[in-house]
Formats: sequence, C-alpha cells, structure tokens
Amino acid sequence: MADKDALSMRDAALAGRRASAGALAGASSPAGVTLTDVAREAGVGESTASRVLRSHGSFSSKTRASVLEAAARLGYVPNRIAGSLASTGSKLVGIIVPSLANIVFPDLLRGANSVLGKAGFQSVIGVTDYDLEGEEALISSLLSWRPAGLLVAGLEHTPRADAMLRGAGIRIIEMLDTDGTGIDMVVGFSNREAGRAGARHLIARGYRRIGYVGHDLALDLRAAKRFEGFRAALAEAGLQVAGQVIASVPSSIAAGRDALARILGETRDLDAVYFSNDDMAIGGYFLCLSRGISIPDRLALFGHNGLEVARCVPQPLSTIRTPRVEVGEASARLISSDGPPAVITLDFELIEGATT
Amino acid sequence: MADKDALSMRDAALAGRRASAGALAGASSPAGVTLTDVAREAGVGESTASRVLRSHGSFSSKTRASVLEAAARLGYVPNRIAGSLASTGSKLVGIIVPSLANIVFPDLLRGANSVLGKAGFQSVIGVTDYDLEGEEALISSLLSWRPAGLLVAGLEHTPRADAMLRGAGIRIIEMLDTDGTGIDMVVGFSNREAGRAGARHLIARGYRRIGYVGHDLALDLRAAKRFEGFRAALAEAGLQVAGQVIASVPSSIAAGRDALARILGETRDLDAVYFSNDDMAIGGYFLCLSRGISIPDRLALFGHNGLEVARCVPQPLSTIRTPRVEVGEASARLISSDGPPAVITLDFELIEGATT
DNA sequence: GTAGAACATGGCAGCGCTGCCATCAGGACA
DNA sequence: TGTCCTGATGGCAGCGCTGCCATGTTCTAC
Repeated sequence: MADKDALSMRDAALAGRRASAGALAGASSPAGVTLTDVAREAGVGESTASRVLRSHGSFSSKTRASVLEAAARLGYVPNRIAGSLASTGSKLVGIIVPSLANIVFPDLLRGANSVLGKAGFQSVIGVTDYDLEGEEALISSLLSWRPAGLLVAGLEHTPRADAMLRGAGIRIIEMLDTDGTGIDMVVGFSNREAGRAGARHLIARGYRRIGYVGHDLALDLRAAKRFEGFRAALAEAGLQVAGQVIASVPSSIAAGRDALARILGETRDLDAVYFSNDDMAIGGYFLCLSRGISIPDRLALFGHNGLEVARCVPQPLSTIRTPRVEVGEASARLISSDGPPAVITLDFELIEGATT
Repeated sequence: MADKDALSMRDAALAGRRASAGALAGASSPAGVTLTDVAREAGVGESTASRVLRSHGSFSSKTRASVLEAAARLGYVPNRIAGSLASTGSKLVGIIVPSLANIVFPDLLRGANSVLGKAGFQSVIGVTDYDLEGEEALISSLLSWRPAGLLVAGLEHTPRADAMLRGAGIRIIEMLDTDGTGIDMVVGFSNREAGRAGARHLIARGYRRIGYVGHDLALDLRAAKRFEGFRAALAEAGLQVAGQVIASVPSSIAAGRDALARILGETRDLDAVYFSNDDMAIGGYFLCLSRGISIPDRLALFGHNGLEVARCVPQPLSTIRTPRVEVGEASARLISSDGPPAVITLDFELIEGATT
C-alpha cells in the first residue's frame, strides 16, 4: 500500500508542477478571496455560503454544489482568524514543552498532535528551555491566541503562570508528572515511583554500591523527583547513594559518557549506576564498551525512558519505559472533554534488560 | 520594535503579578477582559490603551503607567485573534514536517522555533507522516490561519498544494533539499551531493563491493535523492551497488539492524554498506557489535545526518553531518525578509569516523 | 385544502482589535 | 502675536466571519 501511494503521489506532484502556474493566474487576489466573494459568485447569501462550507445547518444539495464550486473556482481559503473571532473559540491548542532536543518531548508532541489533528485542532508549540520564567512568557503569549486548551509539561510554574492558567477559563492539561498538585487535569506517571522502582530493581539484583549519574536537576524537575524516589528506596533498604556525579549540562549521550567516567574515577567499587535517563545511560554504556568494562558483572547500568536506542544496543539497557506518546494522546483527548478536573495516571514499565 | 513590545508587555505582566490575585476575583470573566475595559479603567481612549500596550505611537509616560496598571489590575490578556484580524497579519508561522519520530525534524523545529520566538512569532506545527495528501490538507489548514509565512520540509508537493503555496501571498520556505525547483525561498543542502560524497568517500577508501541499506524511499524523497547520488557516483567509478535491502518501514535503529542482517545474508563479500541515514547505520553498527563483525576491516559502515549517538559509539560512525538546526534558523530568519526568492545552500560536512 | 412543522435562505449585528483621521494643547519661530 | 509643527489623544469604521432572527417555501397530516 505504501508503495502504491507513494508512486501515485509522485506522479501527482510532477504533474502539478507543470499545471499550477496558469491556474491561479485568473484569480484576482491571491489570498484575498473572502466568503462574500464566494457567496456572490455562487449567487447565494453569505450565511448560506458559510453554512455550506462548514457543513453546518441546512441547505439544498444544489446550493451546496454551487457554493463548493464557486469556492474552488476562486481558490477560497477560509479565514479562521475571522471565524474564531466571530465564534469566540479558536481550534488552536497550545503545547508547552521544556525542550525539543530530547526525543521524549517530540514523542509527547507526536502523540498529542496526532489526536488533535484528527479532531480538527491545530497545535501551537512553545519551548521553554527548562526555564520557568520563559514558560510564563509563553503561557501569556499562547493564551493571547485564545486557544481551546493548553497542554503543559510539568506541574511546576511561577506564581503568575499559575494564576494565568487558573484564570484562563480553558482546559489546562499538565503532563508527564503526577507527583504534585495540578491545576485542572493531569496526565502522566509518578517519577518518584519510577525512581523507587529502579532502585528496588537494582537492590533485588543484589547490587549494593550504587552510584547516581545525572544531569542538571535544578532544571529538570522530573529527573530530580526520580532521584528523590531512588534515594528514598535505597534508604528503605538501609543503603545510600555510593557516589554521584551530576553534569551541569542538559542530558545527552556524551554527557552520560563523561559523567560515568568521572564517577568511576571518584568512587571506588561501584557495582551499579542509576542514570537520570536513557541518554545518559547509553553514554555510560558506550564508555563501558570502549573501556572493556564488563556489563553487568563489573558494573550494572539502569536508565529511564525506554528509548529505542536503549533497546537496540547489543545488551539491551535495563530501564523504565515511559508512556510518552500515550500521555500526549490522552492529554489531547481531554481537550474536548468537559468532565471535572482529574488526574490520569498511566503506567510505566520496568524493562529488565541485559545491563543489570 | 519586537523587543520594545515584549518589554512593555513584560512590565504589564509584572505589575499584574502583584495585583492579580485579588483583582481577578473582582473581574467579571476570567479571560473576558477587553481592551475597552482596560481603557475605561485607565480613563483613556481605546486607541491610546492600544498604543501603550503595543508600545507603538506616542503617549505620555503618565498615560503609559495608568494603562499598564489598569491592564495588570484587570488581568488583561490581549486577544491576538482580534488583533490579527484588524491588522490583517498574524504573528503565526506554520511549520510542516513529515515526522516527529526522527530527531532530524525536531532539530529543524528547534532551530526555527528559537529564531521565531525571539522575533515574536508563534510556531504552528503540522506533521504529514510522509504523506503528500496529508501535507496538502495541512497546508490548507495552516493557511486558513493567515500565517506570516510557512516553512515546509521538502520540495515535492501535490499540484493543489503547490498552487495553494504559490497563491498564498506569503513567504514560503522549503527546507532540507535543494535538488529541485522551489516555490519561493529554499534553504537546505543537496541530498544528491551528500549521497555522492558518501560514495566517493567509500571508493577513496578502497571499498569496491558496496551495498545499500535503506528505508522506504517512496516516502522519504530526500533519502531517495541521496541514494540516487550515491549510485551515480558509484557508476562514475565504474561500480554498481553490490546489493541492496530497502526496509518497507520508517527508518529506525531496529530497522537498520534487521536490514543489515538481511543484506549480509543475501549478498556475499560486501566490504561496505551505505545506509539511508544514521538511525539505520547505528542499527547496523549494533548488529556488527553483536555478531563480532570487525569494523571497518570486514565491513565498513557509512550513514547520514551526524546524530549524537553516531558520534558517541565506541567507533564514531563515518557519516555526513547535516546542518538541521541551522536550516531551521536560517529559514525562520527569512520569514520576515522581503528580498526576492532565493536558494540558500548550507554546507554539509563529511565526518571521517572509525567505521570506514 | 390548510395549519403547522421542517427546510432553505438572507440580512445584519457584532467578536476585539487596529489604522486612519480629526482634534487639541503647547512650544518654536518669525 | 499669529503660524506651524509636534506630541498626545479619542472616535470610529472596518478586518471576515458566525450566530441569531426573520422570511420565504415546501412538505406532511388531517
């Protein structure tokens, strides 16, 4: 099927090139065609044309045909700015994420966007770079587009951002974190529990000198919560973090590799390392490969997220698969819901790979 | 100007902080505060309030203070829908990409979004899933928001999409591909040349039985162009593709791993494999690690994109670094440019890793 | 054959803002 | 002292569409 589609697409595309030039030349103005023009051309009233183009209300099939034809002939492109103003409700949905550099957030976006698209919404994105002040500015900016709803990653906001969200009068969905109090709807999982699960897994496998390798926790609040849960679970088992290195840069494979190198230099006899996420862990894994450190015999590695690369390395990484796409999808579905505020907790899954 | 705008808004926002809590309770509706309300509250005319809030035109500093204070007190959120309609020009920019699953496109988005954000634009995204019909629908949908410009990945479109783009009367930037004819502005690099460069590199290193491992070329038109260039360069050297496997799924690490396994089964004595991109190549690399196939002695690998993971594996992948973020940035900068149509070619860089 | 419902349609007032024009107070200048 | 210019301000007509209401028109049931 894919092949056939693609083939016909290609033909279509090629044909288009040739034909396009002449077509629009006839139209008076490029994007300046209004509903009034269409109505006049079709010989009907504005309201009727509007009804036909929105398939809303009643009209005869003859009218329908002539309006549609007129619209096509003029190359009419509806103006949703005007439509939204008139109907006071914009089919836009704002999505705010801290970063696009980590595949986690594109995954989230992907899930949300696919559901939103099908429901006729348009996603407007904002990237905070893990800066809550920036988030505040984005919220204010997005709100000015009078979106139908707002999806925001995380539960932490500045006081003003919080106030704006509460006062916005639209559905607000906070994503990826259930450790805290939400404003309206919350969709995610407990990072604290994820951290505990990782720790318990390592403990159950008999590891006792467990180190932590992380990235900037002051910025990545969810990673900080995992670390918290991780430490708590160690404490419950009478253990403590045997050593830690926290890179002061965003998480990345290179950062994980370098940070593991550092912790191995600083802390003797580690038998396992818990990483703030899979990017970092995979970096650690590569370091071990390079140095010939035997995994998991001499060192066990545990990550978080369940990225594809972590599943595909020769020894699949032990990690926790998080339902990122699903969180996006579920969040998007809530935009048009009218129920009371609620928290939706999706399960994460501990993957017992070959690195523990 | 953009900066000044932002500044005054910010002031307003800050002032609002303090007052908001109590004020909002008093305001009739949460987001229902209009410019008229602010003007009345401040004891000035609408136009004056509008001028102050946009830092546009002249007004006394006393007026400025009272308008800002009134806006803050009422928790005013400007309505850009109305603003855009009145000024016939929205600060929205549409960005259309084929996918979010491959980090290449989030990278592109990231570059574009960072520049656009600073210039006061809001990104509206659309994901086509590599489907040109879907792209057409998205273009039509995005155009209805009367964006200031549209960034689209790729040069190939359906005839209708092509016509819509040409007739939109806004800046259209086609990205990531310069092998073909653009509509307005084009920012990217030659995938064909990238393919040739890869082939020439392998040939120069003495490889002669070179295979190709790719993913669905009917969908990923740029990968197809690379393959084309790759074959052309081989032909110029009197060689041909020694064998090929094209996965009928989107590119992924797993797909690359499996496809390399297949080609090794099907084609004897390959000494190098050119992959459609780094994801696929890294999958191949992991297969070699698992099977103990010595790289590059028994098999050389070459990818495309220069992903982080490819740089961090024990033997850095030989590949071509593509300026994805830069393409996004450059494209975004063109949105507000008013020059004539042009093509901006950014350089890719061949990285001689350890796998060739 | 006719009331009443159900369909079809057009007119028009906004949605909240911006852009243009008109107005008016001062100061510079001859 | 009068003229002109500049700065500061308000009034108001739309931007293009939707929602409501009014006006036919056709159909159905008795």
